[in-house]
Amino acid sequence: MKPTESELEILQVLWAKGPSTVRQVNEQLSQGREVGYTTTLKLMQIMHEKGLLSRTEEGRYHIYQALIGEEETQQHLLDRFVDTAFRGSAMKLVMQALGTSKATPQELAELQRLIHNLNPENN
Amino acid sequence: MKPTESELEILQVLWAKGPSTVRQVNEQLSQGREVGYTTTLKLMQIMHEKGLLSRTEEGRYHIYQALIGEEETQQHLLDRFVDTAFRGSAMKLVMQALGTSKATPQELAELQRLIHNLNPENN
DNA sequence: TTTTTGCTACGAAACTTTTCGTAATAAATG
DNA sequence: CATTTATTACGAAAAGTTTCGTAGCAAAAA
Repeated sequence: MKPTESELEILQVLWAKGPSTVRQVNEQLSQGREVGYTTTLKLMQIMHEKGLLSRTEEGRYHIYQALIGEEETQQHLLDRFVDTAFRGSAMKLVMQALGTSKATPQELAELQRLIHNLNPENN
Repeated sequence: MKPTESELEILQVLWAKGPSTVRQVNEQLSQGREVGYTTTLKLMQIMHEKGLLSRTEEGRYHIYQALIGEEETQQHLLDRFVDTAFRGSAMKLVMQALGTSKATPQELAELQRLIHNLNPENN
């Protein structure tokens, strides 16, 4: 439930592409950096042992699938991150994240609505 | 410039309390979890070697001080975190962070202003 | 059938991070 | 002065993470 950085990379691929073989995942990862096939294989095997991935045999292949959800995992990592990097202040994190983000007007408007609804004075 | 998790804990103490001895830092850390004095000492020595901390001898003590700024480091960690955990989407991170934060109406109002100013249509 | 190809299994090495035991030293105490 | 106490220095062990070489095996190709 607390994936390492490499494990997270693999989860990202599986979340984006859905159930995949080791080769498919490895090819995605190879786009960004050099990484051996057996390295990816080993990691995915370990993740399977840990219960992070499920595995079904499809003929000669193994198809892997993420067993933990993207949002759920992100929330968990985010909570941790706010604690360790921002001493628990989510507001500080939000402000800094907004400061450097290139958000579209649409996204900003959406945020405004969200914040409006969060404020109990408006309900 | 890329502190580990333990190093970050130490930085947090130094940012919050200012220049401190190993003992002072260790006592702070011990509030949260059990950690040996020599463990903290070793880490701070390593951080000094890496250039993360400065050290001045004050009589028999060594006074350590953070050499990297809090905001600067947070920004750096945040950028990394957005990439690895949120595939680069700062907006997604902000939304999720807001969802679970217990922000005060004052903070929310402040955010509204910030967002308002970010929107180029309003300038 | 023989050879080649592609996938999985396994184990170990390399590297990073964290923890701690021991010793040396200097200050404070008796 | 002798003893206790508090600090730093050093090195190595422990633990966690990442990488990869080699072997075995089954399917596909020749």
